[in-house]
Amino acid sequence: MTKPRILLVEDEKHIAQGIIFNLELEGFLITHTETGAAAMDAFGRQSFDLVVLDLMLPDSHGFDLCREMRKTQPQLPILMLTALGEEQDRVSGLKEGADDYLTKPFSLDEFLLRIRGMLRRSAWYQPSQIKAEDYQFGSNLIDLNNLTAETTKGKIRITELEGRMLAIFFSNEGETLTRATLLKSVWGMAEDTETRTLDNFIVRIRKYFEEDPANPKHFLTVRGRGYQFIQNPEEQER
Amino acid sequence: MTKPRILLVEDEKHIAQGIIFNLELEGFLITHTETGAAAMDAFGRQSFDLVVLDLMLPDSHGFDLCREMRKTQPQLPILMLTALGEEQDRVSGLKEGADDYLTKPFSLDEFLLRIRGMLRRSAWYQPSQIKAEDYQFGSNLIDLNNLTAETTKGKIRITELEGRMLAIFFSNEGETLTRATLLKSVWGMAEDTETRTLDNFIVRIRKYFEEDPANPKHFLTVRGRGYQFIQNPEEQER
DNA sequence: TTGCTTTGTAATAATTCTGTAAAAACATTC
DNA sequence: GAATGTTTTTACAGAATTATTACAAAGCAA
Repeated sequence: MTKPRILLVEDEKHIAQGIIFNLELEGFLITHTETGAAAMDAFGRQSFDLVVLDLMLPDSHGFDLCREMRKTQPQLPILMLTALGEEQDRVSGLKEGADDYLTKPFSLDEFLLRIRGMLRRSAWYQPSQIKAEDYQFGSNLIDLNNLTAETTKGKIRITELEGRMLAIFFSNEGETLTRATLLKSVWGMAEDTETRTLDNFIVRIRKYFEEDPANPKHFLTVRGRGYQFIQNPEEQER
Repeated sequence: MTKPRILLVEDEKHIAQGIIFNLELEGFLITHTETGAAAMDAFGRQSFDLVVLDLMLPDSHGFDLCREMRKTQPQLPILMLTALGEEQDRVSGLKEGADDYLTKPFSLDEFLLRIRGMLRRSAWYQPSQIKAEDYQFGSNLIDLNNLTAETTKGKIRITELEGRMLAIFFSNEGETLTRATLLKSVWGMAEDTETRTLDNFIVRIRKYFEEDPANPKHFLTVRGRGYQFIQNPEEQER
């Protein structure tokens, strides 16, 4: 088994030091950044198994990072560090998508225990109980909770990974997602892999949902960059 | 909405006092016992929405209580209080079925936050505690109180666990329930166990209630996610 | 147009999940 | 403590999904 990779976003140097030291001792691979910007950079570059996120950062608020990361990796475990007494923050934090939080100062024991717990839980395939609403585009209606969809061809069932991929597209409507991003988001794994798997999924999704799969209106190829999902192609015409 | 009822099992009087005071302030109804025996007594007598359980009790160990309570109410949220440093206890605690734990000494804020969180979460998968009278679907009529059912094969008797499972399905009609959720709500077990038990129950239930168990109409498999109960399958066909 | 790169597609292989039965383990009752 | 009923474990087959491979087609640049 490979070492779990953890992204630590924390600007207080001495705290970071302590955490890093102990996490490495536990056999984790740590990437440490002190600012939100650096964190997002690292986040885009590598893939992680877990994120430890301090709320108070010099250049940005942890919430924003959290939300941003969730967009492409909804299932990634995020542990938030909050200051004592900022209860409001913690509540909102959980709302924003943190999986757990810890109040500073915390005991190291406590911290490690939570990290391990989160990794364990996410490991055994947490079929992300996405609390997604139904999503509609063209003449399709997709239910990501039940993995079903109404299409012009009738009611169909989609698979787990197809669903995950759709979820990513839906929450990034209009944006071009690179292959790397998609691989990371949907497959959670190394982004450098050369594979046709992705394309095959796109093909299948087009078959399901496009009127004319050869001339997609919703799932567009952006050559050299990746793919893009458009909910309402109307106003794009010609 | 009625006040949530909480069972507090804690023998250190001053701690108990503080907790009681604050929980009542929050609008909870507290029942307090100092021993394991008294706790089980109260537990048998009333029903609670949540249990706060100290591990070190004069007459018994919290684990035993936890296990005992789980037997009859697998879905009941249990918050364990452990002494600082007893990491092993905490790990085992989660194994025994505690939903969360808190290390003494803890801040009150922290404590309240967790209580509220647990109650909120538990509301999710026990949508209606109502063990409905009779439930009807297809040509079956199930009586969950008496654990009997009328089927095309005549009157049959179902078991406790089968009944519990059916209850979960019935109160979540149309939703896909993950294996994890089912395990947790029916068996109360840690949601990371791998077992075929669940499948066997499904098989049995299909045998009881499906016209053609090999092509279920009501108890559907959602591959990669779990199972889904459909009361009226009419317009699904294709 | 040619040559190079990226994307689309199908066929096939590999992997993962589910269904099922049978045996083992527990629990209850008499 | 044997008999009975229930639940869990084990083992494996079959199904469904996902990954790989190989190559065709399309886009792009010179």
